[in-house]
Amino acid sequence: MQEDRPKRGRPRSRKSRDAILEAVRQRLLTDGYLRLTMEAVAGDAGVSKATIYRWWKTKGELVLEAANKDISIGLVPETKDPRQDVEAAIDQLVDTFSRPLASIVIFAAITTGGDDPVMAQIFRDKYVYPWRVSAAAALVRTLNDKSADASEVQFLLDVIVGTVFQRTLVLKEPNTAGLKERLLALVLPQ
Amino acid sequence: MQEDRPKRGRPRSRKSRDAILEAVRQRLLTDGYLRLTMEAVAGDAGVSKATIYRWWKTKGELVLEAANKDISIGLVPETKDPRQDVEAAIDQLVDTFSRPLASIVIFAAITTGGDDPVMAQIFRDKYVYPWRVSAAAALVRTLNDKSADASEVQFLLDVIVGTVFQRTLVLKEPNTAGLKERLLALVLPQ
DNA sequence: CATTTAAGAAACGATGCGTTTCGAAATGAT
DNA sequence: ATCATTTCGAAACGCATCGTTTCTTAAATG
Repeated sequence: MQEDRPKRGRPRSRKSRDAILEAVRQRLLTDGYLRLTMEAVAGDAGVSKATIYRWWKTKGELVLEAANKDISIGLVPETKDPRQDVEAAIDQLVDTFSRPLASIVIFAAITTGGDDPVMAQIFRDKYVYPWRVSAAAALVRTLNDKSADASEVQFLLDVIVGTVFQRTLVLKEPNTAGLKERLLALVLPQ
Repeated sequence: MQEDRPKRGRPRSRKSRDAILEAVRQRLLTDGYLRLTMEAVAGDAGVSKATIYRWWKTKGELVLEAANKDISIGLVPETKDPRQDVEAAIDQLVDTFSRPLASIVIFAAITTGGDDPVMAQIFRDKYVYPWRVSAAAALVRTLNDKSADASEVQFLLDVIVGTVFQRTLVLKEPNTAGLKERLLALVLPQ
């Protein structure tokens, strides 16, 4: 979390900041989210615990910022071929969920909702919601003449997200061959 | 975990056992899995911590036994109408995931896989796998003349489970009206 | 009554939390 | 150059929870 930079005083150490975020990424990959401790991160980064808490309020905030690039799924494109856009949406999902760091952090963000509601909310608002809106729009474009009921669109989105989530994050199945084609044929038949 | 009952000595207190399991259920509902502590359970049950650890090795084991009835999904029936069996399977999923205690424990069992692999394995072997086999069989029965590719059946199962999981446990959407009909129409069209 | 097993109470060392205190370093303002 | 401000690393704090251990008492069998 970036605060306003003060005009006077010792400036924030970019070196320490980078070392902290890199230590978080390494610890996530080796220990996972739950086993990641602030003390270990501070030790790895050669930094005081107080420095970490000075800039990040919670472990969730810290982890989301450390993994920011990996978990940024982007938006669904809007080309002339809406079916191709839906295909791209599924691709984005599979690709993002397949990144090692992203799978750990996304799983954590979803599953620690009760324990760290702030992390869950940042994750939804910043990463999930914009993509979901653009994906819903792509679905609507493919169904414009048919029964494009709003709740049906949301249902199809849940099918897509739920299935990819199930395969890649719950079952941790690394082989995603054919997944995109099957999903596309299922939600957009013909 | 039931051990062999010894032939001599003071018998295990059923009263304490019941009080512990009931305290676990209450704590799960009010505090959730992560915030549930063994000390709180011991306190609520009027029992020593040593007694809990005497009979359950881990928190995961204890929680699974305390919620056993709630998370037992059973098996998919095998009637003369296979389509009706698949419908029943979806019903079982939605009903089970909608129980307050079950939603908490199932979520925990799935998401603490890295932190408590024993809990995850017991959950899969005892609760998930048998149901999944019977559900796959029901799907095969409905597709027997068509292309009942094995991996296609697994894919359809992931669609069903993933979608219900997404709606009920991730999005925590209590309203499941229309979910069953839509899923059935999606995976078994016509 | 002797043996055996379980129960409850209490304490242990470890670990991690989030915070505080302290003195030193690095910058802008005067 | 001096001062005010801000960050830094180091160290320690009290707290919670963990899983275990010790000790004494209770309740069953032979």
